[in-house]
Amino acid sequence: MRISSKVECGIISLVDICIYSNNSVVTVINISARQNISAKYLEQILPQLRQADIIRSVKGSHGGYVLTRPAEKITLRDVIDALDSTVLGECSIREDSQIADAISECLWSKMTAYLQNFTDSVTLRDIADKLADTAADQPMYYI
Amino acid sequence: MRISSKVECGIISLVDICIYSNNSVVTVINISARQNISAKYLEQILPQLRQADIIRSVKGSHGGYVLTRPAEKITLRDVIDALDSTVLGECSIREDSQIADAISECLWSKMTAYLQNFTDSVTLRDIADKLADTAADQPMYYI
DNA sequence: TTGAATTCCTATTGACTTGCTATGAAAAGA
DNA sequence: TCTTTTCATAGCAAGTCAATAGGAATTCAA
Repeated sequence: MRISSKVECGIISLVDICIYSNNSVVTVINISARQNISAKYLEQILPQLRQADIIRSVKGSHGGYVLTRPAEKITLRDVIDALDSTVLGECSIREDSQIADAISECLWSKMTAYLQNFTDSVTLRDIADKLADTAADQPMYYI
Repeated sequence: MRISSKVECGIISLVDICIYSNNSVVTVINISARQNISAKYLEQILPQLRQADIIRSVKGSHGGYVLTRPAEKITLRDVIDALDSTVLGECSIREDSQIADAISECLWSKMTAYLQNFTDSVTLRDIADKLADTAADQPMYYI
C-alpha cells in the first residue's frame, strides 16, 4: 500500500513548474534535468496532468507547460486522481461472503473517505512553501 | 493505492475466528468453506498472523487457530503490519532532488502518520460488531 | 520553406508483484 | 500407526509498473 512513483514524479514536476515558470512555460527537458527524471517518462506523465486540467501545454518550438490555476487550488487529490487509476476502497474483489461485504461497507469505504479528507487538504502551495523553508539552509534555489 | 487481497483475507479470517471459536480452535478448512477462500491461500496467511502474535495455533489433529487476545485489542494496523510489507511512506525511491526530499519529509511521512492514526483506531471488535448489525436482517449468522 | 524544438501518441520491454497452487514435512491426538 | 491438522518452501501464470522507443504533429524562427 504505497504511493506510485508516477504520482510522486507528477507532484515533483508540478512543484518544479510552479517554481520555475516565470511568466513563461517550463519544458520537459528542463524538468528532467533539474529533477533527475527521464524525459520520456515525463512525456508520459505530463499529458495526463494536462487531460486532468491541472496544467496547460503549449506545443511547438518554445513550447512547454504551465499550471492552469494558482498552486493553492491544486490539491494532492487532484494529482492522485489524474495519475492513479486504482482508488483505495475499490479493493473488494471478494464479494462472496457476508463478512467481506460488511468489511467493504464499513471499513474500506470509511478508510477511503478518511484518506481523501487528507489529500483534499494538501495543496501544491503547501508543498512548495515547505520546500522554500527547507531550502533556506541550502541556498540558491530560487535563482 | 489499495489494500491487498491478502490483508482483506486476513481480516476476514480473523473475524471468522472471532465469531466461530467457542472455547475451541477454528481450522483452516472451516474458514475456507465459510468464506470462500482457498484453504491453501489461508495456509499462507494464517502463519503470518501467528508470527505477529495475533493468533495462536494448535498443531496436529483437532488443531486450529484462536485469537491471542480479545478482539478489541487487535487493530487493523496490527493486521496490515503483519501481512503487508510495503508500508505507505517508504515510497520515495527517488532521493535525487531537493524537491523529492522535501516531499518525502513533509508529505508522505505526514500521510503515513495520518493513515496509521486510522488503522490504530479500528479494532477487530468494531468490525465484528458492525457485522452483527448488518446480519440482523439476514438471520442465522451466530448459529 | 526549411529546420529545429517541442509536445503528443502508441507500443513495447523487462522486472517485479500478486494471487494462488503444489508438494511434502512435522506434529499431535486417537 | 493412521488421520488430521499446521508448517515451510517452492513454483507459476497473470498482471502491474517503471521506463524506454520511435515517430507523428505542431509551432516558431530564420
